[in-house]
Amino acid sequence: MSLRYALLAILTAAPLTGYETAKRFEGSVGHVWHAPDSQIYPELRRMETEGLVQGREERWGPNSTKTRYYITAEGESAFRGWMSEPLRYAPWRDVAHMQAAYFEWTDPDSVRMHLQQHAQHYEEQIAQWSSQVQAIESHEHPMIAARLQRYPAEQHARIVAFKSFAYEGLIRLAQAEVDWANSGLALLEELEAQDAEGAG
Amino acid sequence: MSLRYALLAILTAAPLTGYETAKRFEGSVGHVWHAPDSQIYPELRRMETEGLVQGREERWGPNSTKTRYYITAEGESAFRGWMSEPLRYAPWRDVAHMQAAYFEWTDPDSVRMHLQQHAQHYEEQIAQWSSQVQAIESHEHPMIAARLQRYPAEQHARIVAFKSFAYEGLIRLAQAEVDWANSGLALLEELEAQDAEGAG
DNA sequence: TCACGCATGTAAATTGTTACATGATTGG
DNA sequence: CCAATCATGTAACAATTTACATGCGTGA
Repeated sequence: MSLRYALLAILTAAPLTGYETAKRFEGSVGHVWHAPDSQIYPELRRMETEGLVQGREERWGPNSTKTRYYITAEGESAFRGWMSEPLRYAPWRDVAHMQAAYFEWTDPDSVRMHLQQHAQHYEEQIAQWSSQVQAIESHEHPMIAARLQRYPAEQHARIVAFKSFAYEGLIRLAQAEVDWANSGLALLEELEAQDAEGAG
Repeated sequence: MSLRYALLAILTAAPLTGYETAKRFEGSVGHVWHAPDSQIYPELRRMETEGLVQGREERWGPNSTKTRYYITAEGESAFRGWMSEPLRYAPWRDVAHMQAAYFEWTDPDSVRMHLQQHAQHYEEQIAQWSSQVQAIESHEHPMIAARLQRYPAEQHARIVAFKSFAYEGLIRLAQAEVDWANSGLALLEELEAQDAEGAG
């Protein structure tokens, strides 16, 4: 169900074709929510039958058309409704931490590899999200630029502030993951030192 | 696929019936991984047909039996194989942060409510996970007690260390969520102060 | 004309959620 | 004997992933 609201969210900034939408889900919005095109096209059509968006045919070259989807008043109100409702927190599901709980089942080198990979993965995320924050705050971000054009100037500050805030939260999480992985590497060394002591 | 490895993981500590397994997924393991019984019973049977576990009928009262599942050598080796392989990191999907990015679509009171709820939710998680860490380190945790009995004393330190470590990672994440929510409440006050200034 | 990007899907499989359904055992 | 817990499922639906499939447009 959240895919639907993710779609409504980006369509509040600008009307998009299915293809453009899918691209957004690889790039900017894709940092917060991911969906493959095979899920996006049918969902947009379903949303059209429910009146949340309206698709308008556009010429594309001499022999083709493409469909651009516009959010409707009904769609905006559905989005607003979702925004004001409390979230239901889904039960936790975290493979990396589950796996870490059973690290005694693999050798120290493999544990090290896992933890290094974990740190690296989240460092990359931090880099990506940080560059998003920069692009948002400088208004260079294409979706932000499109959005600011659509909404009155007195709202610009909050629009930018909330988007930055969302990404900063993700950065905090990723940093916690990196710190955790590093503390795990330290723990590993400690355990190996103890083993050496016990053996020697 | 991870459900399967979660099941193998807890069966390395002790053989369990489907019911007991489901209970573990509500309680201790459920803090790291969740699954409803309707998913667990069929999965255990599927795993049996694949030779990863073996179900043995046990008397239960005068007229009934129950099935207790034992991990097989094949199951252990499958688990070990999974443990040594690098993780595939799933694309990010985070409703709370996605919603936060669009907070301008709802009123400040609703934003405050969301952020307070967020902080409260993760504070509860921290409390739960902290008590898990305590129970693990004191060996009072039933699964840990069962596990330590099954494995030689020289492994006890790492078994306990890794389980604590896993939970500590979750606590770090939850703390990052709480901090983020609180920084959001501060941001909200700032924005409201600015609005008041602009209006007055 | 050829490669790359734009555009739009279908199909199958897997995974997860929600609701319903049933009956035995055990302890008070 | 009654409630709580133990035990085991089915069915329907919803969401997601993966793989396959097709064809036009545009610029070099």
